[in-house]
Amino acid sequence: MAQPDGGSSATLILSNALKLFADQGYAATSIQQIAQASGVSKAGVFHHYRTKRDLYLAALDSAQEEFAGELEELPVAVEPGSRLRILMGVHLDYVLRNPDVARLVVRELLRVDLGRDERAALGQALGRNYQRIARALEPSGPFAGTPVGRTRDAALLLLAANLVYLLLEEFLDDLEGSPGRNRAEFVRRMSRVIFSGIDEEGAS
Amino acid sequence: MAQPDGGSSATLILSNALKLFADQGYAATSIQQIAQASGVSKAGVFHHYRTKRDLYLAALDSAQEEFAGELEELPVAVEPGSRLRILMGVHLDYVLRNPDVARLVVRELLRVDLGRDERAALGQALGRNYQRIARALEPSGPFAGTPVGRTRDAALLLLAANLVYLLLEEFLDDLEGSPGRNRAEFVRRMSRVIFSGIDEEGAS
DNA sequence: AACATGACCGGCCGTACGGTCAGTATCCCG
DNA sequence: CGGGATACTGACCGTACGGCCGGTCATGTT
Repeated sequence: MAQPDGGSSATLILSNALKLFADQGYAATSIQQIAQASGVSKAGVFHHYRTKRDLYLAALDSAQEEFAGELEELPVAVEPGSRLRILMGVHLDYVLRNPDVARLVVRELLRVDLGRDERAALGQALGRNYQRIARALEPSGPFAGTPVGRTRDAALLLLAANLVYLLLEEFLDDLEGSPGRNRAEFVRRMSRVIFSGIDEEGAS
Repeated sequence: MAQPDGGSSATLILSNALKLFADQGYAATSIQQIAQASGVSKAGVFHHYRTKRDLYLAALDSAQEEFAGELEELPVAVEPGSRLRILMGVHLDYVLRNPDVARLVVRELLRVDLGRDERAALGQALGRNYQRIARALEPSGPFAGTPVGRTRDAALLLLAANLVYLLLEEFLDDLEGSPGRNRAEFVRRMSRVIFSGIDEEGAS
């Protein structure tokens, strides 16, 4: 039952499916590919997952679970500007460490034929993440002077910026005047604008 | 040669292909569907476009051309904060008026098997749009006090926020504390944060 | 009238897909 | 040492796909 490489066949298949679905999309990914990547036959995949759709949904589930962890150890309260920057950096690192998950979610968001249930599940997963970030940003101290809505907006912008980084990573260096694909620099500049805006002459 | 509905068969096929590719992705869209939507037979589609890939590339081309227009009539110089807001609103309206185009671009960004040429073309198209917005935001007057890099960052955030709106539109109302899917409200709140940041107690 | 061209169709082909099934090897529990 | 469950395979099936081909019809030219 135990594989030499990471986990049982079932979980191996699941993680390979996740990656392939994220890279190529549902329709473009064949069971054959998943089987081959996992070192089993096509029928072997169907032994663990009844249909392709089942496998996809399982991969989606595992992705959403994975989206949870590790944001919990928040940066302890520091100077508010740094706090935003650190949080943004932590989130971006997480996203880039699990790019498959994020890309699969984006693929789901692009779909136009979502069923009621799928849509609801997706909405909840999104909500959880958004709330997690928003709360981590909230005036548990520092931002006390700021209305709550404003920090929610900042959370949305944080997510948006990091999503753009994920999507545009390989193009950022070619965008004239952009922060480039240096992660720290990107986070530094974006978080600074979100925190301070652009309407002021600030020191470097 | 002239169809009753918009344009020749070829352009009809092209626009239907664009929509279907954007909605379902390349692999999930069949020539059959495109043909049916366009009121011709499958062979008719192949008469105008040699292969499915050709049709796809043609659709992509037309999309990128379409991404150009209309941002040209910029809002004339007004109070800087409003300028950012207006520009953001114009851009969001444009994106939502041509959602297929934007979604196709996102789909391209998700692809992992881009060829050199395709990648270069995509990068250029992205660059053009980014520069267009960045320049529209630039200190042709109002933002004179702000370093150029900062306005570029603002342009990136503007794009990011609008992209998120496109992707999350139907979920925004369920995100507690978010601006919701009211477009004007979304633009108002996001542009305010980009312009002023969150680190200050502002009036409503 | 003769001909050429381009738009378009029905029907066909080979392939690759999702999924099934009967069978085999391996292991665990009595 | 059985015997049932589980993990898996190779061969197979029906279907839908991209693409091709021969032909038809309308139009324009000489």
